[in-house]
This record gives sequence, C-alpha cells and structure tokens, in this order.
Amino acid sequence: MLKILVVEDEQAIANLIKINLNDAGYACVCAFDGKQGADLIENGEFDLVLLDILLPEIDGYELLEYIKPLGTPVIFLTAKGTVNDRIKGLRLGADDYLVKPFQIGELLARVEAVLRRYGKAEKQLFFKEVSINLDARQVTKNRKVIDLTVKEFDLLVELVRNKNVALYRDRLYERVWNEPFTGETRTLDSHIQRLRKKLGWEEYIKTVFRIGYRLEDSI
Amino acid sequence: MLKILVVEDEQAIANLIKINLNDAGYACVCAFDGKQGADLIENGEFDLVLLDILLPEIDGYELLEYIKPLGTPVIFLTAKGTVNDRIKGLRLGADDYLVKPFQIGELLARVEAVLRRYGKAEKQLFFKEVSINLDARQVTKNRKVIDLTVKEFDLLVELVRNKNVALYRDRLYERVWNEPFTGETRTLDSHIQRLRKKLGWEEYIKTVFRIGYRLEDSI
DNA sequence: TAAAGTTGTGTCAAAGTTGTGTCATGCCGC
DNA sequence: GCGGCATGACACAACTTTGACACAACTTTA
Repeated sequence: MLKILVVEDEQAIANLIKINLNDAGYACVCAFDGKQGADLIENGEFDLVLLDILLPEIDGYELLEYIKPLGTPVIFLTAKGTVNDRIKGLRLGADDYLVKPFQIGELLARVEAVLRRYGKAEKQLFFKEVSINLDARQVTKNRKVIDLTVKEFDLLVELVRNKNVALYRDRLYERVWNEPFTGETRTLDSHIQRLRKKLGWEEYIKTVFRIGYRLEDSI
Repeated sequence: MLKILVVEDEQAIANLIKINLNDAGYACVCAFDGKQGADLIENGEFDLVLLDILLPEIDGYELLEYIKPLGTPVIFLTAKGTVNDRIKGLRLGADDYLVKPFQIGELLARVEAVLRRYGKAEKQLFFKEVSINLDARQVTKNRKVIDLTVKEFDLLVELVRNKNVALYRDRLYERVWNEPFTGETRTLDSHIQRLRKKLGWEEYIKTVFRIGYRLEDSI
C-alpha cells in the first residue's frame, strides 16, 4: 500500500485528509509542524508528501528543499490563493498544488495524477478487509489470496466500484457479461452466491428485492 | 446534504432564497457583502455559490475570480438584465445566471441543472427525520434503516418530491405503477397505509378526501 | 487426451411482495 | 342528522423473486 505523509498544522484539516486518503486505500501519516515532518521523512519512506506552506518550526518551502533530493513527489497545500505563492512552490520543485479549501475529490484526483506521473499508481480497490489488485486481477482478504474466477472478479469489481448503490440486475448483468439481460436464468444469482461464499460477504452483499444487489458498507 | 452559499446584499432576497433552498433540501448559508462571502468561502466547503454582482466591499466579478480556482460552480444573480453583464459573467466562468426578479421555480431548476452538470446532483431527499438515499434505495429514520418494498419506496419518493402538494390518486398511481388508473381497487390505499405505518407518518401523509393524498410539512 | 476448473441452467423450497376483498369508520352534501 | 360514498384497517392468497444446490456443457491446463 502506498504511503503518504501529510504535513499540516491544522489538525482538523490533517485529519480530514487522512480519513479520505485512508478510505481511498492509502496509508497515511500526519505531521503537525515542519520539524515533526522532517523527522518522519527522515525515518519513513513515503511515496508522496502533502505539504502545507505555513507551518510552525520549519516552513513548507524549507521542508520542500529537504524532500526534493529524495525524489519524493510533493503536493503543496496553500491557503493563500495568490498566484505568487503557487508559482514559488512549483518553481521550487513541487509537483502540484491545492488551494485550500479544496474538494476532497480534487485532492484525490491530484494525488492519483502525481503518483501516476511517478509510475507509482497502484490500481487497487478496497472494501473492508478485502483488497483488489486490478492489474494482477488478484484478490486478498486479510493478506490471504482468494481465488476468483473471471466472472466472479468482474462482478466483484463492479460491486465495489458502486458500493452503497443499489445495482439493478439488468445493468449489473450487462456490465459484467457484456450482453443483454433476459432475466430468465439464475446466472447472476449463482455468481452472487459464489462471491458471497468465497469472500464471506453474506452480510455485505445485500439483496434488494425486485431490484438487484447492493454492496453495503454501513453495518 | 449539499451546501450552497448565497452572497446577496438585499437581506429580503437572500432570505427568500435561503428558505426555498432549505425547503428543497439544501443546506444554505448567506453572506451580505463580498468580504463576508470571501470569508465563508475560505472556511466552508460549498457545492455551489449563488452570487450577486453588485455587492458592497468586494463585487461579484472579483469574488468570482477567487472562487473559480476552487472548482466550485457559481450562478450569478444579476439585477441588470443587460446582455453585456450576463456575457461578462459567463465569460469569467460563471456556470449560469439568473435575472432578478426571478421565480423560485426557475432558481431551483437552475441550481439543480448546475449541480447535475457537476455530478453533484442531489442523491438524497429529506423529510422530517427521514432521509432517502436514491442511489442506495435505502431509507433511514433517525439513522435506523427502514425496509421498504419497491412500490413503497417509489411511492415515498413521489410524495416527498411533491410535499405539500395534493396528489391526485390517478396521477400518483400512474407515476408509481406506470399504468393507467382504473380506481376500482384498494391498491393505492393499501400502500399508503403501509407507508404511514412503517414510517410512523400517520400525521404527515394526509388524506385529501375525494382527491388523493398530500405529504404535509406544516404541523 | 484426461483432468481440473469454470460457467450457465434447472429445480425446489423458502421468503417476500402485492393486489384484493371485507368490514368498520369517517367525511360530506343534502 | 342521514344516506351514500370514500377511506382505514387488516387479513390473506396468489404470485414473484431469490437462495441453495446439483449437474452438465464447456474451456483450459497439464
């Protein structure tokens, strides 16, 4: 799992970022001032640093100069919307910047973009204790590999990508099987059963009677 | 719930907008001059800004330049109906504009249109302590899930979308059942009873004698 | 080519949904 | 206030949908 360091003195913001990065499947560590940030960088190997500019102890620009030689990508977080700040950051070697306050979606998009640029993008999905490696087409639960067939895998991906959404049987079938759904067979149902069984997801894959299925998070 | 910021110096108008947006299920905050608006934008994450052009302190155009980099959609409110103003606003990056005085219906339509364009379209409905997740097709009351059948769910959505409106039995039936209403059976009535019971909405779902039903807010 | 694995389908039982009928109650015009 | 009609309350049976499972056709692998 990719490791991201967040250096941000406002704990509320740091936490918000951390929660969202965790949800998106990254390991995330927070530092609340520049010095703490420098220490963590010294000891841990991070794949990306999110760096606030205005920091106690050591400011963001200074920290940036320290990080750059390590080859770790950096995204600046800047509260000031002035053009000068952004330019200064980029000139010093930041890979991107985000103007606070930002939308979480934007944060994730930029994080992914930078990681991809560095060839570190890991195409993985996560749900509960299950992780899905899309490139390897491999699924693990608590670090143990679970063998899924092609259809089971595709179905799982479709469910996880649309978690908490009631997926209509016809749409679900058409997405996974790439053919029209007639509804006269037990094919979809059987595969759902097999997935539930293999993953132990009897609780999470809910039946929405007369509609289809929903992968549910909220228990 | 989606958050909308209204920047408008005429308190009467700001309030009117706020009330209507609240009714429609949005969280709404008002600012009465440009500076206040800028502060709020700085601190809060808004899904949409409604922006008057003529403002004390900082005018709408200036504020727009500040908002745009955040990726937040903006709808201009313009008193002047001159073509130039509208064009200037749209050119600067506004997503839409409304000429004052406007109809509330028009406001809501444009708000929804813009939010949809940004993929933020309201996916939840609220009424009293009940919230309805349209994607998940799940209903909760005070955070507890309430199981509804397909018909019950569709009926509920129809009622909530038309709260405080007397819905004629035939129209209601045809919308939910997608077939003509003959009126010879107790089908609709039964489903209304079931909804009332499951949600504890005996008070809110009123019978309009000889007409149909109305979901009532005003108690 | 045999063996192993995958996938679609059928059957049966169980579970859930939905329309309808009946009777009681309430509403409204007269 | 009364008669007639509309709705509430409720029970029930027909019907549909899904779970569970077995199996055969088919595909891939050794």
